[in-house]
Amino acid sequence: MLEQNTVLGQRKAAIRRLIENCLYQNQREGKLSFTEIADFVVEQPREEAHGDFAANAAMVMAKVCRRAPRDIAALLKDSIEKACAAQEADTAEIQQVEIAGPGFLNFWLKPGWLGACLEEILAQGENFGRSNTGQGKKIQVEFVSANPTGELHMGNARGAAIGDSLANILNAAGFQAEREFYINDAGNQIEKFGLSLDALYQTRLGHPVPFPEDGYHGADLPRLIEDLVAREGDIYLKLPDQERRNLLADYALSLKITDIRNALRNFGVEYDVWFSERTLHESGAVQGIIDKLDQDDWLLQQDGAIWLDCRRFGEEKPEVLVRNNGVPTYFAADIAYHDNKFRRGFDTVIDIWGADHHGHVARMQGAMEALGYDRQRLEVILMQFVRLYQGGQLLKMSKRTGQYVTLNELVEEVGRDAARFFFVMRSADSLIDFDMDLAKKQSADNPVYYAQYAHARICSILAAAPAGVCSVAADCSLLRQEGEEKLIRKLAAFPDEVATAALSREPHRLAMYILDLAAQFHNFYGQCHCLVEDQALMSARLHLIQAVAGVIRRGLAMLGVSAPEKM
RNA sequence: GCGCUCAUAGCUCAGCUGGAUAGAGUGUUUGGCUACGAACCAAAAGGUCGCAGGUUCGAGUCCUGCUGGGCGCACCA
Repeated sequence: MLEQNTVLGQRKAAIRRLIENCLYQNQREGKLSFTEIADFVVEQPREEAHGDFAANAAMVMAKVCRRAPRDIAALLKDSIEKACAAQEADTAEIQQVEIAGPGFLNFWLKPGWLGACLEEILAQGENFGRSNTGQGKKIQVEFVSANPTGELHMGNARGAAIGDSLANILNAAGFQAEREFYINDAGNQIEKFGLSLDALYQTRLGHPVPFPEDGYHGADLPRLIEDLVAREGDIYLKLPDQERRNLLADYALSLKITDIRNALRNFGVEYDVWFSERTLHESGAVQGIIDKLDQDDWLLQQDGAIWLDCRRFGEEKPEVLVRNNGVPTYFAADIAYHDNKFRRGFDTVIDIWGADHHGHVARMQGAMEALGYDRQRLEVILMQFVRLYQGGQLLKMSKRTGQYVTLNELVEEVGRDAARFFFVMRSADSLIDFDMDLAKKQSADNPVYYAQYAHARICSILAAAPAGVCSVAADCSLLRQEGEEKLIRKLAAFPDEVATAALSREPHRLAMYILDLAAQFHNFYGQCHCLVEDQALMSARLHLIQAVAGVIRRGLAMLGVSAPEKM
């Protein structure tokens, strides 16, 4: 990845330019021979003994130049030192260069550069953490999109935490991200839903009807019917069966969608768009997509059904788009839906799906290719399952059996902050075992409190500080203790961490970063006292911790987690 | 059977897309509140990165095979 336009990124970029110039110069002087500079990395080494920044340029150039890495490093070191002595561009902050290990170039910057970083950070204020990495590209994140026939469960909670945080992170990194919920309000499921409701309705009114075999057993449906009967009695009984089912389904759907919206809102998630599958059928978009695919000769007729020939984009077998009864499949609607997304101008579309849908990924991307889109523009984040345990026993999670822990229960039992952090701190591809009893007992151990505690601690120090100290600029170059420098380094990495999390679509990186920063702060707290006699030093330290608090607060906010001033 | 995915400390997990001596939390052991919040800090101990090959200056990370867990392979969504 190339350097971002950030506090650290600018410094890395300067070192990169310097190295590139030195490479070319050696080429001109005939000391090195290459046609192209290989892609090398400028990074902050893990070990501080390896300097402030390190570059592997000599190693990656070894092959191209047909020279030993350390020979190249020696040439580069020499050129860099000459450039520094001549005060050429990009050398202003460089103090020293060393060759280390297999051929790393380790750079030490002049003392005080970290203070300068902190001053830049403070100057950026609330904007620190943001970057232009995304260059304003439009990205859509579609997540949860649970069937509106049931309640939201733990898997949905995980998707919500990841999707919402990802959208926040993308926005902070300079993308224009939109959140979308796809409402599956059409098709087979809804038919069954109507049948289930109708059975409950008629039975409640004294006309026992057997409950459909694969109907919905959600505990909330009888209550919903009870409300309807209490309000409107038996007026729907007289209607034709199909019409009554549709009415009951529509009635229940609108209530359930409201419930879902409220549950997600309660979890800190607000969508930009709620997109109805039904509109795709009613507008003719589904038929339109089938016609287009037919025109471009992607379709097959067999057994009275219409198939998409997925073999042409590398899949094993064709897939049905229109059943032999004339009803389009979910796949057909989904193709039309994604076509619609791209028509709305998104550069990239990210879907967050459960791991059970992985077989659908390549087909869907292939279908986009068939429509003439670059398949890379559809990205799918596959989330592994949340397995539900109770007292050490695995529970079977299913909407149909009605046995699950709902999102609302989760928020109620462990709290929104703990719940969101619990999900967003793990990478999407780890399988999670969740035990509600354990979660309740252990919610106080949730790492989120570690970060929140650091924030609250800072707030109380700032509250105890003499008035006005933070409103005048401080001399941050006074911060030269180990704990202070480490803290500034960590702080400075924030925008790059956000950018990396955005580009890799991995919000858990940000959670890890915040915990690291909090740890670094707690360590600093043990080493350095803020409210000291020396006014200049006190001011510098207060500015430092103020910046830390800001980063923790904004970082947590991206994860949908609050940063209380007291706990 | 075919495919996707995961395997890292006793347990739960990171590991910056191939870099230098693999890191946190938790648990165990030990030390630290008469200074800004002990929901904290410091230290010790804990590893054949599932196994076997391969690619190269260099592999937890990439490729192949194997073992084991999860999930798919519908005219369901």
